[in-house]
Amino acid sequence: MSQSKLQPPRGTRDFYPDEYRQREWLFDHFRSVAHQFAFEEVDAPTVEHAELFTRKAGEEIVDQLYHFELHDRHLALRPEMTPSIARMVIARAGALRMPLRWFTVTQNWRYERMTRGRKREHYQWNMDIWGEPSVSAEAELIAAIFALLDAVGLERGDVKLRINSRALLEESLREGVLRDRPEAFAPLCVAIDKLDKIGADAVTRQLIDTDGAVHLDEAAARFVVAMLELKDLGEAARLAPAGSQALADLERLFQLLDAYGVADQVVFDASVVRGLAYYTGIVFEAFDTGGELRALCGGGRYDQLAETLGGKPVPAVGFGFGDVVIGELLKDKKKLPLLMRPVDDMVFAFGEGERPAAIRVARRLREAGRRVELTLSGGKLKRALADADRVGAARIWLLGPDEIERGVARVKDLASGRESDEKLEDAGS
RNA sequence: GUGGGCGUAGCUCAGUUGGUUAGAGCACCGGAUUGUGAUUCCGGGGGUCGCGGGUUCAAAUCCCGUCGCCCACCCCA
Repeated sequence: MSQSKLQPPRGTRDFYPDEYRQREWLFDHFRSVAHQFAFEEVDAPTVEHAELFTRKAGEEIVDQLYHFELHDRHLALRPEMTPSIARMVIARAGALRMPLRWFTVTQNWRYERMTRGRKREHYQWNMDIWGEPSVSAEAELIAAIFALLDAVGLERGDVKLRINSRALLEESLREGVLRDRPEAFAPLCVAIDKLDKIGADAVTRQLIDTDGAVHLDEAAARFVVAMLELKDLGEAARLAPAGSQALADLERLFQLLDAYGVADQVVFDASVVRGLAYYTGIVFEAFDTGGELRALCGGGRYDQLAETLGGKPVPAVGFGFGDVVIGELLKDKKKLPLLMRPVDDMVFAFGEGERPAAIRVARRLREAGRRVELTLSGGKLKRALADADRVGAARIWLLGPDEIERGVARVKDLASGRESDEKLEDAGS
């Protein structure tokens, strides 16, 4: 028992310095890309009213929710960021200038069974655009995803993004089964989401099943499954209803992505529907081309979420991008850097008599913006040099009785090995 | 949840049909003459062999249980 308490709970992670630096390296790229696209960072509480998540999501996600009752409040750790963002947007909808470009880098929680790339506690980069109905928003977000993949050093072709439109499917069914029962669309998406797992025949049977929530007739079910197997926008165009807005949106999106220079890395894939209930339009997921891992990120348009949560309707698009799967992919591709503790200057006093002078040198250097390690007790010069070498410091400042007497420090440039005397009061200038 | 594999030093692992004080590499610490980095050489510390029970004269090794990790499936996104 005491043994197990030394380990973090299942599915959570400790971040030792090496791993923490890698995490921050990734987060820096998240933030830097978001800033390139002129997005603003926001945050919200880690703990929310459980109701914020249970309302829309249904029972499975309730089971995955870290939740608890405290003083008659039912609270939950956020499993994803979108509901919190929606809450913030709704609360100030009248005062916000649309379209909003917001991003977050947050810790999220889901009590799920663990597999490679899936943990119970993970970090997620989220980018959302609120108040923009056109697919120019989707294009901008997808471009940001590729900008991130480039920034972390992945090659073109390492990752493919698959795009579909829930609206396209919905339109095609509007004149049929969905005319009388529009509520059947959500369970229909849930059923077809399983295509990869259980195959086309099994999905068809589920769609026909008269005890199920969908129960299409056989012709309609075959039509749906046929649509899912389309891998080509041209074929989809032939099956879509005349004058389809969803098809026009998809075509426009691919045009825009071409202008962003990422057209070769995106494909239309009618089987992508995403699991979350609130998506209404374009949906997309990025995968490693090798097919080894789970989705790197996913997102889509959720124009009705604000309304569902009790606000005025605001169109919105967003994606979530987790830290775990990209971490696995970077590891596989050997692109995860091994980062050193950052030190610019080391300051070494030979004896305690020189310490006050060493402290003053360190102060001056720190005030000049340099990252300075001051050796804390005597120690050996050899060890200080080895440490300075290991962390890649540029210089080491040596202060002994002789130097103090002359009012200088012996400064060694660690790359060249050259040494010179610097006046103590010139340190940092 | 089901099935399989694996838990030995900080890390990666070896350890014979059960047999004396459980090993290697890397890492860490010290030394190779006073205050100079790498390599090399020499030396050193560090292990309740995941945990608990059982079999046995004797268990890292065999058996049972348990916890943890990995893989596959199931489930889910």
